[in-house]
Amino acid sequence: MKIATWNINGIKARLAVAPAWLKEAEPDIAVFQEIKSIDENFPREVFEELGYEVHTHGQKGFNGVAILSKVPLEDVERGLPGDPSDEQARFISALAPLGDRMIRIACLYLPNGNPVDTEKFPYKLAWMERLIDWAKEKLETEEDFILAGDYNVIAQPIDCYDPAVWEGDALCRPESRDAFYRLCNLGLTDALRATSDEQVFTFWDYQAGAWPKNNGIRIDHLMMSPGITDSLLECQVDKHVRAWEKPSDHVPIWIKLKS
DNA sequence: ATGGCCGGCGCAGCCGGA
Repeated sequence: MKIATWNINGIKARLAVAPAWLKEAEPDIAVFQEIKSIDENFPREVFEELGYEVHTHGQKGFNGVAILSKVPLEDVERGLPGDPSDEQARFISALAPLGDRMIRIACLYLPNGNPVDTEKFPYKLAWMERLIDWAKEKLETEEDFILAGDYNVIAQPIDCYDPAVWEGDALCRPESRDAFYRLCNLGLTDALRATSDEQVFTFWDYQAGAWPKNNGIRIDHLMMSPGITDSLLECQVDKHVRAWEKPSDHVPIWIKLKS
C-alpha cells in the first residue's frame, strides 16, 4: 500500500503535473492540500479516469483538501472538529483497508500562522490543539491512522536550509514546535525521520531562486499512529517533481506499508 | 550586487501563501 501527500497549490493550475505524477508514482491513496477550488469545480473526471475515487472538502479561492483512492474508502469525514465557527476547509479523512483491517487516512492543511502579530498565529495554535484532541480521541478508540499533509511546522533545525532566516517565523516559533512535539509525543511516528537522518526538503519557495539554491524546508509530513509503525517499509520524497514545468512549490512525499 | 513568484479572482490589481 502506497500513500502519498502533496500540497498541489491549486488544482486547476496543476492539471498537467498532477496526473503526470500520479501515473508515474502510482500511489494507492493520494491526499492533496490547497486545491483552491469548491467541490463542484474540482476536475474529478481527470482523476477518476486514472482509477481513483475522489473526495473533496473545498472552499472558494483558498485552502481545500482532497483524498484520491484506488481502494474503496468508507466513512469520509470533512472538517476538523472542535470549532463550529471555523469555515476554513483544511481537513478531510476516510477509512481505508490495510490488509484485514481498516485504518483512517487523514489529510490536513495546517494554518501557516504568519504574520505572528496578527490573529493568524493564535488561529494556527488553536487549530493545532484541535488536531491534538482529534489524535487523542482516535488513540482512545484504538482507530489507527495516518495524519498526512502540510503541517506548516519546521520541526528541527535540520529541516531548514538556514534556521537563522526562519527565526521568529510562525513555522518554527517555539509555540508551534511545542504543539507539534506534543502531537508526536502521543506516540506518533514521523515516517521520514523513522527511515532517514538526512536533510530532506519538501518545499522550495517560488521566490528568490530558492529551488536552484536548494533553499528548502521540510514541512510536509506523514505521521503514523502506533499500530501502523511496524508496517512501514519505506518513505521517500519525489524531489524531481519540483523541476517539472509549472510545478507546485511543494513536492509529494509518500510511504509504503506492508499489505 | 541585488533581487528575483505564483494562484485565484476576474479582467486590475490585490490577497494569500511560506
